[in-house]
Amino acid sequence: MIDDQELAQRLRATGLKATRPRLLVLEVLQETGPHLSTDELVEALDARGTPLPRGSVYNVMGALATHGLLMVTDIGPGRALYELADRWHHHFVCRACGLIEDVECVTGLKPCLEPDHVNGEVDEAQVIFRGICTECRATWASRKR
Amino acid sequence: MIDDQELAQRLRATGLKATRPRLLVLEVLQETGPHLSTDELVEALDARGTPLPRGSVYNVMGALATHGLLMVTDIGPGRALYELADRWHHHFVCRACGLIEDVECVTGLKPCLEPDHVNGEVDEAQVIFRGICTECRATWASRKR
DNA sequence: GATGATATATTGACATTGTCAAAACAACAC
DNA sequence: GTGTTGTTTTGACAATGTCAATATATCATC
Repeated sequence: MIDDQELAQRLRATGLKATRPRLLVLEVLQETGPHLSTDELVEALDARGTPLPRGSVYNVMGALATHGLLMVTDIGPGRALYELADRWHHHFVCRACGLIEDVECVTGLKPCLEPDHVNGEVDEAQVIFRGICTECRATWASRKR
Repeated sequence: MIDDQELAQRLRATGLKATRPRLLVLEVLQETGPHLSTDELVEALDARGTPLPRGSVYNVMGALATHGLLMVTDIGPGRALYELADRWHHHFVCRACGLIEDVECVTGLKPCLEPDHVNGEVDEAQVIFRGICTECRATWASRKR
């Protein structure tokens, strides 16, 4: 758990001012865990007694993400999910229930994969593993009997 | 270019009825190319003289995607993009201009990658390569001089 | 070719998610 | 403290997607 002072320093290190809304968002992400949508974060802030307006949270998330403090959880189209950018990793998504699970990156480096021929310079390769989680598979199996 | 008869057969092969809206959507995807959003498809249908209501197109895209005739272009959060599910491949996305480029899959198989430990069964690994395309890099470079 | 069961399309209202401009405010350097 | 500048707030709005109820078309069967 990183304290506010440390969080503030990280913000300043990227050229961002250490404002109250930004610290609050970072705190909640630490407390609540990964893969939060912006509106889930708004609710978490409410429940916590430190509410912020929706627009501000969108604003903050955008700033933190473009400055590398947050990473966007790539799981396909739909709303954006965020998590603290601690270590580089990928995601497993269950097609049935939507479960999201972190998958360690073998190399831990960015980019961990290099494509053959691309019309540009790649700095990141994000992998989405899709399938059926163990729980859903069990449910399916029992249903078929 | 696949003709209607063949498209109709492909639809029936997956258990779907070969309806006019579905054939129209598949035709447009062939004519217009990959990575179309639902609303872009609606516009394309209008421009083509074969309009369909927006709701129907959402409906059709969903059905075609869940039955494997379309694949969703994974490029992160936001609106869903679709393309014909011909060959399995990945995508390169330019951070600056949003360009999307197909990247051939080395194996061509699903799944082409296997994660170490996952709480489920993986049937697909989709990779998103992010970076800066050659055009944007050139613009940047010239701007800095 | 007609008919009927069933899947599908259509319609319109609505929910969700994200964006933006302008005014109010707070962080930080001095 | 004070001022500059980046940031937050506010509220209106745009874009994208969903849903239930009704109308319609498809296709198997006769």
